[in-house]
Amino acid sequence: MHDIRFVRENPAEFDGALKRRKEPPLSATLIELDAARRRSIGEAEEAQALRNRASQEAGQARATGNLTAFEELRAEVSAAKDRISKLEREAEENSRALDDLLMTIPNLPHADVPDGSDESENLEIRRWGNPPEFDFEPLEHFRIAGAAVGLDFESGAKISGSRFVILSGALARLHRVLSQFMVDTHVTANGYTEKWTPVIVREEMMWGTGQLPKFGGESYQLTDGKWLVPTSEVSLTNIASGMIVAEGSLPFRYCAHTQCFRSEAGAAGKDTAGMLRQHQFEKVEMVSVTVPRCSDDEQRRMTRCAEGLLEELELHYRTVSLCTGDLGFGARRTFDIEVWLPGQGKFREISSVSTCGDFQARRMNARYRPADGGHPEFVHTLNGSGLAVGRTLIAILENGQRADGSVALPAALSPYLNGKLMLSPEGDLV
RNA sequence: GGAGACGUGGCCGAGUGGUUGAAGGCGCUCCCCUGCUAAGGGAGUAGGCGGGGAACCGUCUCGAGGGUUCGAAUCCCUCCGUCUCCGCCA
Repeated sequence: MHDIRFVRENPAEFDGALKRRKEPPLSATLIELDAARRRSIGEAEEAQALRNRASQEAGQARATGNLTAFEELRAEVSAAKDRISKLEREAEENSRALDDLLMTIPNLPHADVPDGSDESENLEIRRWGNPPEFDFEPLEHFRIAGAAVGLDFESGAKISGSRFVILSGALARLHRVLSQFMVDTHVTANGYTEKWTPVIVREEMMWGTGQLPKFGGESYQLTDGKWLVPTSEVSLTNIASGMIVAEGSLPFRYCAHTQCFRSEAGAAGKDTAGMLRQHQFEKVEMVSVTVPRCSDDEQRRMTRCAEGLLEELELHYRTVSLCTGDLGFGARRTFDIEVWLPGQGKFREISSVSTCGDFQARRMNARYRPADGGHPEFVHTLNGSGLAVGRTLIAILENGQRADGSVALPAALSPYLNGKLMLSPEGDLV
């Protein structure tokens, strides 16, 4: 959510930033709504002040036994009531009209974010490693013999519908072990505190992180009104909601391994083969809460934490800075990490590290008290995948595949696999 | 699912109709004292919104909304949330 005072004082800058995101200018509308809001608040408060004064005088009149004055003042207070409630209602309506609009406006892009209309204009900022070389045509993950054994799409579809899979045997273990490896690394090497979180959240949490009001269609809502999280960013970031924390206690660095649920309403026909895009998937998420001056550095740090995992897993990747047209609703700047998938011959997103500035913090009222004793200020929030577990599994399968249908697994997983670093063509760990 | 209790400031915790935006404690900030990784004394310290250059003024907020009253944190209603006990259960 945006600071209306910023809009009021910097309308041209505000509209200019929106324009970079291909959004129409809104400052004039916002300022108009704000003016109406402030006018009606002023009128309501004026009426309230009158009432308060009369009411207090009435009390004094009664106390001193001046009953004539008391009756007069009492009538005055009564008369003011209707007028006040009308003005209050008006002020409330005007405030809500402004907030309703503000809640639908995406975050403004960071100055560093490249302009562009879609993912083709994202800016590559880094590349690590080289694509593995094969003396055969590399296959997509679900066609690799050793992996296909453990991918039961038929049962997944029978039980739950399309875009659900059952992992079986060694593949299920490999998937589980990957998440352990990721969380362990974040906890022991990256300074994150592991959290075990609910995946069912109250509706207001979905507003706080920005899924609502515009993107409810991409998530699942339960019959009691609560939501299944599309990412544990929702659970983790909202830990700070409604709080005023000491500056000295920041940054918060949390990570969690959770199920994520996405209805992907708009993704019909996209990535239908394999387990790249599922309604239910696992992700290890990192969330940081910082003071404003530290959030840029924190985003770089967080990106490095995600990249480090891929390097440990010996997976070729590149990091891109999303252009304005590809930026998510709440993000100010996003670095996507794309892993090389030999079977597709493409880089595919495996992590997305975003800074939201104070955008989410305003929505969820997450603040800190400055060490110098000043007034509370909004924190900055950041989130990043570290990493998407299913996609990491895919990457390991496709990058490690061999001509006979077996898969060589990265050495970093050795402690988790009892040193068995090969998936046989029959789908066994050997 | 059944029964009950509760919801106050950064935190804990008083407060059942009238300067109570709110005692007290903790925490924090500043000052004093103290020859020292201790203790003591004093002062200050809620948030939002509106107006103002500022000092400051106004207004709202004691879970939320509504009601009673000249006046409510305090009384009434509704809702939300939390906790406890019982039941069921991983």
